[in-house]
Amino acid sequence: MSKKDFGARAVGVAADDASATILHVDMDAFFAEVELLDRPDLRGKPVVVGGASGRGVVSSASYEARAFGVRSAMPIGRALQLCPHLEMLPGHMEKYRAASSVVMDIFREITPLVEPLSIDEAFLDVSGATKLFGSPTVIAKLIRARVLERTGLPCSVGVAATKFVAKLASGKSKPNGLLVIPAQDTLAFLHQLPVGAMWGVGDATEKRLASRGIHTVFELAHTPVPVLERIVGKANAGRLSALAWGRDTRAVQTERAEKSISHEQTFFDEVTSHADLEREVRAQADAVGTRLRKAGLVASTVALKLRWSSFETITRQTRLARPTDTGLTIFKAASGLLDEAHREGQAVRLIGVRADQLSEGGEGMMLTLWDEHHADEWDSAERAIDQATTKFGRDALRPASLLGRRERRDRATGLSERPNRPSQGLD
DNA sequence: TCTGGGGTCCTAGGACCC
DNA sequence: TCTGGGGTCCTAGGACCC
Repeated sequence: MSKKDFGARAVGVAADDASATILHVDMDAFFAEVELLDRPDLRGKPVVVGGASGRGVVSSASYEARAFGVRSAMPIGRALQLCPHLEMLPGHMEKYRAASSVVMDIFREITPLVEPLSIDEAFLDVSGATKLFGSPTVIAKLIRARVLERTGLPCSVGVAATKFVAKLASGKSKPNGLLVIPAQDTLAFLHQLPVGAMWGVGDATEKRLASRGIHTVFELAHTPVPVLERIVGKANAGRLSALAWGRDTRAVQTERAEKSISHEQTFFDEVTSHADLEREVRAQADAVGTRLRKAGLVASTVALKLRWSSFETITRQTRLARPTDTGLTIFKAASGLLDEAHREGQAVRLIGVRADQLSEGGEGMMLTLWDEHHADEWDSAERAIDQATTKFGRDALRPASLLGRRERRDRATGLSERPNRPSQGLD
């Protein structure tokens, strides 16, 4: 599922890989391959996951489908036009998450330095694993074999001295390939690529660069940074120029803090009723709140996203008086934004709620338990927080996931012993 | 062809303060 | 009286990634 399809299938393995200790492992056509495990009858046929319901796009396309020009993010109508006998399968995120977790665990058998980039790809720093397992090339082969053996899924691996080059190498080796770029070959490899292959160069940037005559990474590398700044902006210019010269000092990072949590929904038919939109916002706010509490996070700002039938998209955001992790507070903020942005009768294609400016903490963690027992009583939820913290002290602020099993049971019992209506009960 | 859902990062402009 | 400049915070929009 890498961005660009280079066409070539490279399985080149260099002799000198000692300096190339970063691996990028990328599952091939991940969702489609997972579905094929349950549908062996479809193997060898053009298959996509996604688009099964109404207005959809392709989430993942088998290589047989790609041969027709079908790509990820392509509207399903377009895909069917390119390949009328395309097999379309509905997606099952739980299955993909489970397969992903097996794959990531295989990586961690090799090294603790694993950085998952998304559900189907990760960087590995194997510099400390070579004594145990062999050269990076040997490790890459081992990983490919283990992943296939334990999951039945193919993957591609890029091996290089930096993350950026390793990622490009895995893309170039697809599908089901392995490509090693020894440090001394980095520039020769990079400079022949089209600029669009670079990480961070999408359609818009590619067009802007092309209009200035910059088509390859070689040409990009030889463009003075001040000139580049005028084309792609200050931050992008410095980064792209460095990458074009193979300079990438980013280390493999095992932990990354979440910056936002959001839910959004595109309607099958446009919605014009303000009340209907408010109901959807309510459900999304609750879902966001639940995820915040599970993560032990609070949000300082709430954003509402609206897409009109013209596909024009607006966002409105507001800063909260104090950080929150409760669905009710998020809902109040988001519905206020909705009141300002939407007039009754105006057709809305998509609506979404996002919690931003996250930090650790959380007054409402106790509500993770509360969710399970009193899901219908949200209006009393905020009071319940205050009352629970009064009752149990600061300890009530600990996330339920950190509590021991017995403690959790006692606490749940403590809550459920009280009458169901918190307005009468917890007090 | 008629465009998903989940994210990250950057830019630009206005408010506000000193 | 009709006018500076820098720093910081906040909001909106957009590019990009999978």
